[in-house]
Amino acid sequence: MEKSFDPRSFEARLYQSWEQQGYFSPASANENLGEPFCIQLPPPNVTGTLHMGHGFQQTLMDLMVRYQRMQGRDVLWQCGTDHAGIATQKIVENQLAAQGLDRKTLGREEFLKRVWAWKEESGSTITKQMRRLGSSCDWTRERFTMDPGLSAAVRRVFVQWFRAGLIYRGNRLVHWDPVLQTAVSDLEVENREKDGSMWHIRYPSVDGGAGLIVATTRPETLLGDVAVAVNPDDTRYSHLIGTMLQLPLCNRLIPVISDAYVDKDFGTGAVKITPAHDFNDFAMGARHGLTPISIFTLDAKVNENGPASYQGMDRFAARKQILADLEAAGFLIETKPHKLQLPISQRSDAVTEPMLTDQWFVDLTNKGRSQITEPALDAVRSGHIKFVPENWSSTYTQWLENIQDWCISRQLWWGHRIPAWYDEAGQIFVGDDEVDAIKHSSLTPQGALRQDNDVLDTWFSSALWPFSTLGWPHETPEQALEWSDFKRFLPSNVLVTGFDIIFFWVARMVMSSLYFVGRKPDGSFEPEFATLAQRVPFKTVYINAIVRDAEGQKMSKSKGNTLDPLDLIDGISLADLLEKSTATLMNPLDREKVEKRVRRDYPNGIQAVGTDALRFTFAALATHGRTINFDLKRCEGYKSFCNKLWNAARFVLMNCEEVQFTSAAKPPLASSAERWITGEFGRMLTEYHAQIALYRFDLAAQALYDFTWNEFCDWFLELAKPALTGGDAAAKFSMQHTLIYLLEALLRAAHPIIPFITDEIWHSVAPKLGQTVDEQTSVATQSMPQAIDFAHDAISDAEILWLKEVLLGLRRIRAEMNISPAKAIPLLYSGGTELDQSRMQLHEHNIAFLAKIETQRMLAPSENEPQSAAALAGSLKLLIPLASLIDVDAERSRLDKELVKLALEIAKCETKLSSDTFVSGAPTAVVAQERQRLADFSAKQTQLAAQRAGFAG
RNA sequence: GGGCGCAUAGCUCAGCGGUAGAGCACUACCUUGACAUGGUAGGGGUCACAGGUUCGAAACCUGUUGUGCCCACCA
Repeated sequence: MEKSFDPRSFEARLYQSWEQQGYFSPASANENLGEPFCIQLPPPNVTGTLHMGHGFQQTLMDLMVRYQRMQGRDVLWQCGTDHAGIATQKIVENQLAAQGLDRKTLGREEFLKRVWAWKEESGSTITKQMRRLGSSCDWTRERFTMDPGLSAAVRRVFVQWFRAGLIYRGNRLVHWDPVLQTAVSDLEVENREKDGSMWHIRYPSVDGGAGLIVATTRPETLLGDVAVAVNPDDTRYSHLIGTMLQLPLCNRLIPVISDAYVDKDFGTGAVKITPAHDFNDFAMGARHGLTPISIFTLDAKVNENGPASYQGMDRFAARKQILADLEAAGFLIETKPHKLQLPISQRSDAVTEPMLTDQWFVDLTNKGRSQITEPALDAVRSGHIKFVPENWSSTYTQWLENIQDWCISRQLWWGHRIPAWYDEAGQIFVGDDEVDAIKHSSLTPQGALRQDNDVLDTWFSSALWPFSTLGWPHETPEQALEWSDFKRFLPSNVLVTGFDIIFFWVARMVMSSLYFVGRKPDGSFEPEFATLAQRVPFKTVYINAIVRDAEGQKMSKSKGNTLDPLDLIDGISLADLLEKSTATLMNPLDREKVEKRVRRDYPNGIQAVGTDALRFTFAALATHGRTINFDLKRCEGYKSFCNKLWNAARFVLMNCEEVQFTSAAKPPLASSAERWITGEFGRMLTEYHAQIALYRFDLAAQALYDFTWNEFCDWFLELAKPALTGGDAAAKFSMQHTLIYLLEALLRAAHPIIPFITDEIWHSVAPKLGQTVDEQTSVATQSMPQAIDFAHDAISDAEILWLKEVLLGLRRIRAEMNISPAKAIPLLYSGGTELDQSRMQLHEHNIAFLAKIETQRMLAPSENEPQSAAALAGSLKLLIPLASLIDVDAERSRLDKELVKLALEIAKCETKLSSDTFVSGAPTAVVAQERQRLADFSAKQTQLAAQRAGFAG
């Protein structure tokens, strides 16, 4: 083994070998099948690149699947990518724009060719990056949401829901993105607070009276006003209800209506009603039988319904002009600053416009409520799906309780084209294809059919991911073969995802799975999927925290504070990092600021830490909070941990060169140190397994870290040294055996978190235990060590505890007396029980070796103690005679310091014990424990005080 | 307006009823034969605040303050 841990020297080679050996695929049907375990990867955008969120999520998933494989489960980690409609189409459109082209001149067919070409070219980027992370998903089953099979599933769902009356087409008000020129769902619209104005505008009465003053933040929509509403109880305006107003700037009369929705105390208490461009107004217009007037074209310019002078004007320009005209005409009464929530389309950053258009919807509120929405609520309420952390379930249920119908049509080209056709009379035919559509319709087509131009929301196909990836709906013979996997791996065990897509994705997977999984044509369910519990797509939803930068800022390319997981793995120079961080800034003016921060945070760029260190960091940060702040310092610390493990292995192997064991059976554990560390390992495993079961990967990682560094390396390897270098061949042989044996087990335990380094070392270690190991073998296929095989031994534990106390005491004396570690010193024992004395004899060699003691002996009862620095191990006093070594003043102040500490502890105990309420109220065990503490402290105090008395002055 | 979080050492965070913890940072000493990506020994906290429950609260309850996120139609 190399002296230093160098991940680059083995990571790529090992991954390639794992993949080639097929370690990531579940067992085939003729093998001995374990209990199935399945995780489905949230499919990343096919043209995306790996970011820290992916890295974090995938580390956790990989940790779980590797762990479960080693627990003997038959594991499927289903992977694939998403076509990501808008995002992907935009990338290609931008490329075209750079060449002076646009999709419309190219035509639909040619444009789609280009998108597919781009997908083929860049689609493997992210899957290659996933391999760098060590993700052990089954690449042989990789799927893409626009694969033929998945596309068939999409059509099937659409058609079935349509025929069941759960998908409908309607002319509704939707969120419209005027830049992308498509409808978007309410989830894709973000409200951002902006400083705006509230304008008060007079709408005079038709008879020339004062009329009403309305308050609005969108004066340009006045062109589409059909009424002014007031509260029915508002006595200021009751006389006007039912009268007509003259709409300013327009040659139109509109009525004053009354509606309880209007808040008397907000604004002027009078609201202009624009049903075609406001969701509330639309509802109110419907209540009052008012016909909406659309005033904008699809790119948000005033259309033919507006007065001629405004037609063709962009909505923001129109606002300016209308305000100017109102002012000129004396209708603008007041302008007040006002904070408003601007609806912004997530994909384009454009202000969306409510627009009346023909769109397709999934009914989730009428018939769909009982058939789709309610089951999805029940699955969580009844606990068939559990959220981790638990509180996310209320986020989920509250959203579903208030859900709206889902607008699923998008006016894009890249995606699943809606399987609906229109005849020349505008009649709708829905089916798998044109023929199927006609066959299943009661209508007779008039003239030629043309297919709907729109595509489905990307999330429509993502919603089917759990079952569409497993071959649903199993109609061809080829798909039918997958039916056994389908039954076997659904429901999957755990879904790992971010809270930001609970609504977009998680809820919709639940809805579609509960409806379609195992559903027969007659609407009943296959016996394997008869219950809700059997049809849920996953049993647990683990909501991972969002990764932020070290300062807690959201990572964003436009802010220039992202970290690329691969840059942590491979390292990056400062120059390259600067270049990368400033390449995609939203505001180029930030460049200087970003550069300054990068220079401050990464003065030397980023050193390569390797995949394992990054993975360990992710695991260690995986607390159940909402956010984790990614601190590079922490990552470097875990690289040191890898190095520590590497060197511990080197030490073990160097000391075992000449030995060879024939089996992996438990060694004889000749010494108390061996028995103690074995028990410690068992304790660690208990904790480790328990924490993984609770999804506390941070605590599991910590258990591993603590054991490896603080017990195995710091104590056991040190305790091993005297045996390895001493003359007792049998003791040495046993020690060698235990070292190899525990190291091998430790590597197996750690493998799920740090797969590369453990496998690399394991290849050198396992042969020592008689295992045949070659390039095709891997620790990944070994079994996970179990706590029950590493029992502890109380006597050895106590003995090693005692030995630690002795060594710690001696070290402290050395440190505080400033005695060079190189200097051998004499040691005298005084007092102590018989047990202390026997232990002292037993460990004489260890103590001499580990504390560099040149001579040691017990003082005879008759002998006087020489002036010494002292430490205590139980009631045994350890004395380092002063003679020329020790500074009397230093020892005096050291003793004083310790006595002060003791007095403090004793006072605390005494206060507690002198309280009647404590003694009578607390459990007897707690009281007894407190008494014991006091006794121990007092004894120690007595000893030290006596020692201190020897240094009078 | 609803909902959900968070506030513990300089920093990042565990702990969630019985002696305040880890990593990093800091101080001193040490290149000893696994590891200086190291070793040894240290310093550092009225656990945001105020009440309450309890023999006992960092932990449980209530409120306050600060802070973050999500949802929502106040024009």
